[in-house]
Amino acid sequence: MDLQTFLPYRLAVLSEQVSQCIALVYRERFGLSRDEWRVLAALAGRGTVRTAEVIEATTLEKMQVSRAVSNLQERGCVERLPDPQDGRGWLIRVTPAGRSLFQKIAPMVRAREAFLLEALSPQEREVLNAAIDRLAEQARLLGRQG
Amino acid sequence: MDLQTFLPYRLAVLSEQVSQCIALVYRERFGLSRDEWRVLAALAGRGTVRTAEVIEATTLEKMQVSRAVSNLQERGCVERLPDPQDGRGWLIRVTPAGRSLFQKIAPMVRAREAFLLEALSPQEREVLNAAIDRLAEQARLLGRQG
DNA sequence: TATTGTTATACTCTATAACTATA
DNA sequence: TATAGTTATAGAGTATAACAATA
Repeated sequence: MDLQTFLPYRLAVLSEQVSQCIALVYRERFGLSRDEWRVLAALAGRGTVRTAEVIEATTLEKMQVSRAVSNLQERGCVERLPDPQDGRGWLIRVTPAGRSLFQKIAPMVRAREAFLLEALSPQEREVLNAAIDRLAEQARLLGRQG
Repeated sequence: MDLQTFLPYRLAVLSEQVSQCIALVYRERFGLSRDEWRVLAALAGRGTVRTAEVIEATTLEKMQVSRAVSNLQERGCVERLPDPQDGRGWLIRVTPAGRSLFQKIAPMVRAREAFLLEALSPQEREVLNAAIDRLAEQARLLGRQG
């Protein structure tokens, strides 16, 4: 068995390389953790959302979201409003400051994504995207049964 | 910007899902860490190798390799021999016990990989593999300049 | 009783660098 | 003076579960 051709290893190495490239922007230049960046990105395009939606959109655990939101709130990037429909929950939304921060970061990370994708033809990008979805679905099936 | 279509995010989520599926085998059933698993897999197909080769084959840092090798050695899976060509280094090789352990794990993780790949046609697999190599190369270029 | 979100805690990983032995 | 590998240590991230408030 050759590690170099083993898909899970190849994906892990690639994903780490790519994540590093992106994290360089949001971490070094803007002092966000990965979780904070994800939450900010998930909120930026939306209005006011429940925590559950943030969890779903970021694939983070509830306590990771809780901490990321707290940190973003301290930093003035998001705000929490009581949820009138459920006294236990919150409605979360990005503030103007948060939106402004996101709008600084987004073009930079998008440019990096675009540079990565330059290596692929449009057809290859389509196959890649479809492959990611199908592999994720298979992994989900595999994970279910343990 | 939509996180769901952002390649770095998609790769991170997929890679984590896939890694979990594989880690379930080597961690839960055989008590290996990710690094130990990688080192064992890198050594299993080879003879006696220098530490530098293990570092290269696993994309781990030298101190991660050092610890993983120590742990595997305590467990009787690898042994270290002094390098006659360089008194500072070691030659590392898998023991019969280590090989036997690897031969228990390998078919199980390969079966999982095969299940994942069932979702893709041979052509799609080729495109995926080429895409991984090209994206990794682009990420390397991006990482270099910071 | 179950669920939402927070907090506590212990554990694992990671990153940096100091250190030794040798080159 | 540089390199191979080890060790130390501090910081970050992760996982579990306990917990308060509400449903």
